[in-house]
Amino acid sequence: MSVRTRFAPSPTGFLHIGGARTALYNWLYAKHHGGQFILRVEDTDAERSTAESMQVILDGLQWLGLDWDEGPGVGGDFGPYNQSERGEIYDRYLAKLEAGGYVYEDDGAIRFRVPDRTITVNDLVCGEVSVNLKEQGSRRYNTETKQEEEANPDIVIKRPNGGYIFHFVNVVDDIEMGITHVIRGEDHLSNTPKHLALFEALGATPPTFAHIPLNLNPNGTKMSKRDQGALIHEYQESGFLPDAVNNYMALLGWSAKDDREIFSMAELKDLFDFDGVNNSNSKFDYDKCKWVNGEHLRHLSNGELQELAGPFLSRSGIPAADDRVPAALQLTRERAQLLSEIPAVIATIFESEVSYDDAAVAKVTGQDDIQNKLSALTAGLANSSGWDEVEIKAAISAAAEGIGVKMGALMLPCRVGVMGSTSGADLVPVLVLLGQPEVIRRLKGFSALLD
RNA sequence: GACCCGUUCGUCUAGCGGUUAGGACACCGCCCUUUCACGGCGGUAACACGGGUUCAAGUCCCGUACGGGUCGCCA
Repeated sequence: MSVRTRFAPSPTGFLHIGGARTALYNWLYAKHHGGQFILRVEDTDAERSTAESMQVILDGLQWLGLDWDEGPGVGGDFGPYNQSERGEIYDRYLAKLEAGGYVYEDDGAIRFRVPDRTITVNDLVCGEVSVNLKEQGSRRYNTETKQEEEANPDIVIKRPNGGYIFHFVNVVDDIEMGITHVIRGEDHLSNTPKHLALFEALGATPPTFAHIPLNLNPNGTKMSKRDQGALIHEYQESGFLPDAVNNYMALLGWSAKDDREIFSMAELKDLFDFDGVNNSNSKFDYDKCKWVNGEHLRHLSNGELQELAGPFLSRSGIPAADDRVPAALQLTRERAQLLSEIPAVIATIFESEVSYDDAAVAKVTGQDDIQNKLSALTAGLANSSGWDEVEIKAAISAAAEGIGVKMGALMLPCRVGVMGSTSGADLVPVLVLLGQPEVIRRLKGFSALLD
């Protein structure tokens, strides 16, 4: 039987890292085994579900490249894929429970009678977990009063208003859609015995369960929308690459068990399995996520880099059509971790006036004989017959020799004079791109500034 | 509070009875170098605690502590 996994988001907010990571593991597992990944929308709560939220989630999954074989927009043999449209199916399954005497009415709602015995979940990640629902459910913790109260252990599966409830529809759809592996966050582990009881009452063989550890924020508490790195659409805006985000998410709870950490999606698909999934929660580390992105950035082809950096360049006023852009981008590869950091590295090439960094200027001003160095440099470059990297280096070297200093002594003044900063792209290639007249103009301007 | 799950450097992790406890991010130092990066080399840094089992325990068992989760007519 072919593996069928599903991601079942509830469209009540953004796509956050935890959900995306769950989707990724489902996707990877299905693809690894040549199976199908299904997207199902759990929108039974009409009050909280919104179309906007659904769109954000769909966009996020699409951006990550986690394409679904069945679900919204692509259809499939087991639709509809929105639970809000599956009422008839649920009615049919409810009738089964009624026929079996498993349910009863309570104040207009329908409750499922939980069995009074130990139910054992056999989980791919957590192992065997046993619980007695009757015992567990017969007391409820009141968060207001901090007291335990008597409670009805039987679970509500249908509201008085006719709407069905998560536990029931989740199980029915997993049966109906032929889901073979339920991969979800560990927050659902405690719900699983309920689901198992439902599968049994419906006469269905339950799928295999895998409850993956949760991703927490750096404080060790639940990720909230406000935590850095929590929302997928923000990764896109910050200049992350989809595959880098996937790579990092995969690493949060899974390991290839060798020392590799940078993987393409194809490699991930190839390597992912549950023996590599660990069972303790992890804390999100934004720095490492950025590092992973930097690694992916460096592996990009020239064409990919240009295409992906384009929006970020134009956003910061660098004309994408400028024919110096492709060459300039090559200078940014090792100096940026995020696409959004790229413009700053090369911005000076495209600006008509140099914006001088005070600290950088101070560093140069403090040097001995700075005006002499600058004029030698300027003259040397002005007299250079050609303007490629070799000739420029030769010109600077000769200028240095002329005034009895080492070439290195002229490089920093040159960099600050031309680029305004001590950091940024490689100096000589920048001089090439800027052109001889502009370089001379900037150096003269800098010399005047220092006077 | 009850129940469930977990606990290796600050963080992500490898380890599946015998290891100088390995790697990565971050941090520090050195090298390379025209700056900044990249890269290279090196460093600081971990088995939560207490009992067992065993010739031998980070690895197995039991407690404790701590963390997380669940306890909705939310999903």
